[in-house]
Amino acid sequence: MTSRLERVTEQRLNSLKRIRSKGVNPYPHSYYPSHTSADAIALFGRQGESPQSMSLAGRVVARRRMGRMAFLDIRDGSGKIQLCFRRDLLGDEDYEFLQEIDIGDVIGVEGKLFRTRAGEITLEASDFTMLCKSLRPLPEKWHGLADVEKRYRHRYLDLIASEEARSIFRVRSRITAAVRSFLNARGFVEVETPVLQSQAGGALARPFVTHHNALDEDLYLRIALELPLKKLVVGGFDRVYEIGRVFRNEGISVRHNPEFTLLECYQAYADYNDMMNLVEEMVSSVAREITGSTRIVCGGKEIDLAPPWQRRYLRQTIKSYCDIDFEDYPDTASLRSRMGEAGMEVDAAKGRGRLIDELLASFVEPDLIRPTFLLDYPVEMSPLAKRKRDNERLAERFEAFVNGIEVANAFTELNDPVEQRERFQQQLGERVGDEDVEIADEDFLQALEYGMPPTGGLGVGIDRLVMLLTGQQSLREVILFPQLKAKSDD
RNA sequence: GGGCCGUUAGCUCAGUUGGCAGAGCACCUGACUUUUAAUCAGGGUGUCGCAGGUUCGAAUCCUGUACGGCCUACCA
Repeated sequence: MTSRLERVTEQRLNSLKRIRSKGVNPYPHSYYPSHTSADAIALFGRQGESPQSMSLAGRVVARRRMGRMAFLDIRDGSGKIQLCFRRDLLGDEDYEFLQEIDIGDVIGVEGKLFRTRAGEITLEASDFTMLCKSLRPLPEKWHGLADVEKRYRHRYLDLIASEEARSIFRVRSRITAAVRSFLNARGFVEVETPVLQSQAGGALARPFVTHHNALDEDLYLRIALELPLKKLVVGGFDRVYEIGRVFRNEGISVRHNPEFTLLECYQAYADYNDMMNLVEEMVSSVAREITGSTRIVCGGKEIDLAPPWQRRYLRQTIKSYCDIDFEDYPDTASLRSRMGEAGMEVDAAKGRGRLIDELLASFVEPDLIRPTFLLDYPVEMSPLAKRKRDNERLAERFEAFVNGIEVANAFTELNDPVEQRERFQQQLGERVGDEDVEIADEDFLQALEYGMPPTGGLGVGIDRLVMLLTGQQSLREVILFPQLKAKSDD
């Protein structure tokens, strides 16, 4: 801490002492405002601007003192409202006590609304209460907090200073609520499954490892929700979903955070076609509920999320972009050499599935701006998906892309327990280098042996969906506390 | 992991050719009963990210390093 900050803090600690010496508790236990600022203003309008006694509470964000009269702005969860304090109404003692209220303090205030000469609806205070003394100066009122690192590390300051930040996280809450009500209305049951698992299955990613002391066992933080949810389908939950945090020990970027929120839902007796309909309906109806329209603006581009979304086959799409038909290269070696011919630097630790993924990521994905389903992925990229009815080399799987970002991944779930066991084996056999592979979960296989009905499954990255619907270009803008490297000072 | 850029007062930012560390907001004192980025008069201010180096002299030039941002590579 440097001296200016120290001095402000010292002044405020002195103010605290003065407050206490007057027998006032600067940190009382509760306060019950009769209205929020937004409700109060709306009510005043509805009642023909007739004054009515009420109480409000919020953080002081501005102060304009003018001798025997002062204006303060407070902000609560609903918005901002101006307060007016007059010496002649409050009396000398209370008006003097106003000196102890600084910008940043939280106060409660009682009074009646009126409209100022400038036309602003304002509460004329008849009494006020210190609810919390603040010891630190807030960010500058006009420019706010511009330092991106400080915005993420001290998100509360960002929220105090930035209406846009407040708005994004309120919208995020409405989005998850809308997704839940969409699924609940269709008979899906929301469940919670373990974050700590003895094996991290359901996706291909490096897990975080931790240790349970009492059991003396290593445990993994989940990388997907898939396997437990499919066990629940076996258990008779025909429509089930979870919105949960998953953890992947991989790179951080504007599109990746080590922990992120995943929606997975499973519908018995459905296939990936049904999941396509479900996801396009869900995303477009959530968008309509949140923004009032299916048209969104992202990175300067207008995108219409209304169904039906474009449907294209992965194989033909990749071929159209880079003239490589992966069906012509049935093994890793031949595909790798073809990609080498095309001038691509190919990582020797990648299997055929990863190579195809690379073709997709580098040639196709950035161009998939309008909502698009890419259909039918090679079986080896999709160990938990059922083979296509007319092509055993492909799986009934799709990924949905909007604005160049993958937002959903779904398949017709593989429910043949013998084939599932083989696919896990095959994954291990074809493993190249230290590539991540799908891990066989014995209890999952047993569950399939008891019998899982034909099922469609869908995964949606909620953070990315929020990015899309709020027009943000970075995942960190939609995650309250994004992962940053630890910093020892401040 | 690689490349580029940034880091100066609580906040937002200037800082010229290497020559006393600056402004606005905020803060303190005073004036002010309709202000609202209030206004007016006055006041105080810093680990120039950190560590070295060059120099009579470094916020400024050089080296290293930490953190962050963007691009890139991998993953959703």
